[in-house]
Amino acid sequence: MASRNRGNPLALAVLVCLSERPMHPYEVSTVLRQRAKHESVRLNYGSLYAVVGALERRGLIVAKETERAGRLPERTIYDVTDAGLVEMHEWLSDLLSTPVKDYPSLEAALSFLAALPPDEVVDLLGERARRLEFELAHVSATRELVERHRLPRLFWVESEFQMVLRRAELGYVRQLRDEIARGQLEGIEWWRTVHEHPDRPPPDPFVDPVATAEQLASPTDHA
Amino acid sequence: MASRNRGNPLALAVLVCLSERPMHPYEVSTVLRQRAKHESVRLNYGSLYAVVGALERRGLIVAKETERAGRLPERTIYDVTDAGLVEMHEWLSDLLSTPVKDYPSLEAALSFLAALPPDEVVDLLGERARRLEFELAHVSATRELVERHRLPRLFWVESEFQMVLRRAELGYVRQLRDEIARGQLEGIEWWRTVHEHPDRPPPDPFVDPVATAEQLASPTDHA
DNA sequence: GCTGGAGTACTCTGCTCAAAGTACTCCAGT
DNA sequence: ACTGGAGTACTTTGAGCAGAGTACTCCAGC
Repeated sequence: MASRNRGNPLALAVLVCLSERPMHPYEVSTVLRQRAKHESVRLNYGSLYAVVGALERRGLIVAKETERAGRLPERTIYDVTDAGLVEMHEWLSDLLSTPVKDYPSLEAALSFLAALPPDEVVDLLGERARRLEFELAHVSATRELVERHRLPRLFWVESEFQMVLRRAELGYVRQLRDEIARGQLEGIEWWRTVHEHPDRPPPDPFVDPVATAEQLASPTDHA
Repeated sequence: MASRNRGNPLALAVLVCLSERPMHPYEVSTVLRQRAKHESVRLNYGSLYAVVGALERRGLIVAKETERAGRLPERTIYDVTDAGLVEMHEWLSDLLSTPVKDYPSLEAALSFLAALPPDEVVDLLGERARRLEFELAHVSATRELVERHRLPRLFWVESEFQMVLRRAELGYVRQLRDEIARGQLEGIEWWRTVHEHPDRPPPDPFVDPVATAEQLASPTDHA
C-alpha cells in the first residue's frame, strides 16, 4: 500500500477539483491557473486530456453530461466517483507522508562541476546567486499582493515552501562560490591542474596518496 | 543561446564521461554508478541507449570502434566530438547559472492540503518529518564513509546540496505541522468547518469578509 | 463589414523514457 | 557434468506526455 507510482500529479489536481464540484477539463485548467497551482503542478492541455481519459478508464471519474455552446467543441462534464475520492485521499496522504527522490537540475549540474574550470564555475555560481535573489524578490512581491487580498495562508503554503527551498539553495550557492573563489574547496589543486594542463595525464585526485593504496586493496562498495 | 530545452540530463552525463575517455554505453552506466551519480541523474538502460543514439545523430559523439568478446552482444565504443565538448560546456554553464522551475512532489502535495482534514495532515507531516530525519542520518553515515576514503569534497558537492535541501524541507515540515496542530495556521477555522460539515455549503474562506467585496469589485489578476 | 487578437475547448503527433526482456558468459557449488 | 545466480551488453515495448495545431466564438477598432 506504499507509494506505487501513480504517475502525473496533474491527475491528483483533477481529482481535487472535481471533488469540489463537477467540471469539464478546460474548466479544471482555468481553475488551477486562477489558484496559481500551475506553479506547483505541470499543466498543459495534452497531458490534461490524457490524464482525464486515464482517470475515467480507471473508474475514478465519470462523464456526467455533455453540453455544447454554439458550434464550439462539445464539453464533457466529469464527476468524481467514490473510488476517485478514496484514491485522492490515499495519493495525497502518500505524497505528504513519504519523501521521494526528486532530481533537481542543480544537483545534476553539481555532479559534474569538475568538468568545468574552477574560475568559470565561480562566475556561473555568482550569476545564479544574482538570479535567485531577483526571483526571490519577485515572489515575495506577488505574495504580498495575495496577502493584501486576504487569502489565508492555508491556500498558499506551497509558495511558502518554494521560497524556503530557494533560500536554502541561495545560501548554499553563495557559500560554495566563495569557497571555490578563496581556494578552500578540498580538491581544488587537482581541479586547477587538470584544467591548466588538459594534455597531461591527470594526477591522483585523492587527498592523501597513502589512502589510495588502501582503497585499491579493499574494493569496498562505497557506491 | 539561453536554455532551450536540452532534454534528459543523462545525455550530459554521457558527454562528461566520454570527455574523460572513449567508452561504450554500458561502461558509462557502470562508471556513473561507481561515482554514485545515479543519485543525481536518472539512469536506466532504456534511456541510456536512447540518449546515446540521439547524441550520435546530432554529431556530438561518434562511434569509434566496435568489439565483441565471445558471443556477447557487440560493444560500440563512442568518443566525444569537438561539437560535443562545446555542447557539454554550454549545457553545464546553463544549468549552473540559470535557475529553472523544478516541480518537487511535496510542493504539489502542499497545493492541495485543504483537501484533507487538518488533523490527518498533522499526522502525515509528522510521519514525513520522522522519515526525513531517518534519511538524513543515513546520508550522513554514507558521507562519512566517503570521507574516510579521502575522496575530496569537489566530487560530492551534489550530496552536500541534497542534504541542504532535505534539512530545509525538514525545518519547514516541522514548523508547518506544529502551526496546524496549535491551530495557528491562518484559515484553520474554515478548514475545520469544511471537513466537519461536508454537506453544508462551504463558508467564505477569506480572512476578512469586508475584503471579499473589494476583491470582487476589482478583478485584479493576482494569479 | 471586416480584420485581428483574445478566449474557448479540445485533438494530434511524435518523441521520451522506464521497465522488462533477451541472450549470452563466467563461475561457484555439488 | 549441471544447475543457478551474478554479471554483461544491449533491445523491445508501450504508455506517457509536451507542444503545436485546429476550429470555432466574441468583441474592439477602423
